Amino acid sequence: MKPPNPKASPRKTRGPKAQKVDTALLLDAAQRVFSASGIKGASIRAIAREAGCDPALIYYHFESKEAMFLALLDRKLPPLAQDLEFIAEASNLEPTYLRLWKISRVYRRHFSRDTGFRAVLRGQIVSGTEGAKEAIARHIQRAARCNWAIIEQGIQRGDLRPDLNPRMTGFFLVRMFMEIFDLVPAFSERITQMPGEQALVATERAWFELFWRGVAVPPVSALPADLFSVE
Amino acid sequence: MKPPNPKASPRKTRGPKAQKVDTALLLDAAQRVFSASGIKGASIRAIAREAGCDPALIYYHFESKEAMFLALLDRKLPPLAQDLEFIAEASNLEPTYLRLWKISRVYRRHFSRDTGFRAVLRGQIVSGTEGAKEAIARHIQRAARCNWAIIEQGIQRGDLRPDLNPRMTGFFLVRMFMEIFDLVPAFSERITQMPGEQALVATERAWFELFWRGVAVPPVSALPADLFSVE
DNA sequence: TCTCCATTTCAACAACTGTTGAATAGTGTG
DNA sequence: CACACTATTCAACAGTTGTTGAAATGGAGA
Repeated sequence: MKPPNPKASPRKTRGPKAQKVDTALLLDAAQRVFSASGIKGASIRAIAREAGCDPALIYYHFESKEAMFLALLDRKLPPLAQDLEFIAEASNLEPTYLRLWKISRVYRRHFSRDTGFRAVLRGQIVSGTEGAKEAIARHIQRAARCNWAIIEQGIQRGDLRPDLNPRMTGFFLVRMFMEIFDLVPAFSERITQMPGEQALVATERAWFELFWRGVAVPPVSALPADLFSVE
Repeated sequence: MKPPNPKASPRKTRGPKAQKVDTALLLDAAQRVFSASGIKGASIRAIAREAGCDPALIYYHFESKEAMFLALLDRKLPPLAQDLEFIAEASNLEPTYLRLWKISRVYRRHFSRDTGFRAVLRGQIVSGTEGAKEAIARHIQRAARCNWAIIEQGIQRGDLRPDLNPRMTGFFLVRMFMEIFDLVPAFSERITQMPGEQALVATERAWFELFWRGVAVPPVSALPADLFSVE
C-alpha cells in the first residue's frame, strides 16, 4: 500500500469562495494562542493553525503580531469603559457601595473568560514595546477615570474617607478583583478550601467587605445583605 | 578590502580553562530572557547569548527550559519563605500591624527587582504545565502558610476581626503588594501623579492603611507614625 | 468580454530553533 | 602512562519560523 501522495492533496480554493475568515475569528485565535504561549512565543503559524487559515492571510489583515494584540485591546477595552462611564454619570444617585460593587461586575463581565490573556497584558505593561505600553495605558486610563470619578463623588457625598486618593483607591479596588479572577480559579482549594465557582464568589465578597471597611465613612458602615446578588 | 574570513575566527577553548559559566549565571540570564519574552518565546539560543556561552551548555546543566524555570523558583522562593517563617514564629510578640507590615517588607526585598518575571509566573500559574503549576503552588503554599499563621495569631490576640478567613486575608495583603511592585513603576504618573519611587512608597502606605482599617479590631485602630520606616 | 478588486492560498527563501554527538581541554587517580 | 571524569564548545541536522510575491478565484461594473 503506497503512502498517500502529498502532491495529490486537493488544493484549497482561493478568492471569494475560499474559506471565509473574518478578522474577529483571527483575533479570537490570536487571543487563545497569546494566552497559552505569550506574544513572543505565539508564532504566526500557530495562530493561523488555530484559525484554520493560511499564515499569509494574517499579513493581509494585520501588519504584525503586535498589531493583532493592539486590535484585541481596541476590541475589548472600549465596551468596558463604556459600561463604567454609565455607572460614573454624575446623575447616578445610587449608593456609593452599590456603584463600587457594580464596577467589579463590569470587570467580571468583560474579563472573566480571559484567564491567560491577563498575564499577557501584564507582561506588555511591564516589558512591552513603547507602542503597546502607550495603547494599554490609553485604554486603561479611560476606564480608570470612571473609577476615580465614582470615588470622588463618594467622597463628596460623605460616604468615603476624605483623605482617600481616588486614583490609588480605584487601583486597589480593581486590581484585587483582577487578581481574584486570575488566581482563585487556579488555587481555589488552597485559598478558600472551597471548590471552583463557590471559591470565586466567596473571595470576591470577602474582598469587597474588607475594601468597604477600609474606605467607608462612618467606619464599618453596613453593607446590605442583598448587595452581592447584584449582577 | 576583503571582509574578515569567518573561518579564521579564534576557536574558543573547551574543558576546565574554558570560560567558566556557573549555573547561577545561566539562571540570571534565563530570568532576564523569560522576563522579556515569556518562557515559550525565550529561545535556548537567546538565553545562551545572554549568558555568553554555547547553547549546548544549557543542556549540560539543565534538562529543559522548564527545568530552568523550576530552578529559578527553587532559588528564589525558599529564602522568602524562610524570612516569613521568622516573622510567623508563635513566640513573636510584636504588634500584629507590625508583623503584617513586615510581611510586605519581605516580599519587597525578595521581589522588587523582578518586574517582568512576575508576569511569567502568573502565566505559568494560569496556563503552564502541570509540573510547573505544582511546583509554584508548593513554594507559594509554604510562604502563604506563614501569612495565615500570623493572621490567625492576630485574630487570637484580638487585634483582627474574628470573622476573617486567614487564607483570603493573606491573599489580599500579599497580592496587592505584588500588584503595586509590578504596576506602579510603570504607571506612577497616572496612579499617583507622583514620580517613580515616591509613588511606590505612597501607594504602599495607602494600601496598608486601607487594609488595616479593613481588618482591625477595634475599627480604625491607629497605626503609629513610624511604622512605615520599618524595613 | 474585459478589467479591476478583494480575499485567500501556494511556494519559496533566509533565518532561526531545539537538540544531539563528538571533540576539546584540563585534572586527578591508579 | 592511560583512563575516567568534568565542563565547554563545535558542528550538524531536521524542523520551524516570519515574511514576501505570485497565483488563483469569484464577483461587480463598464
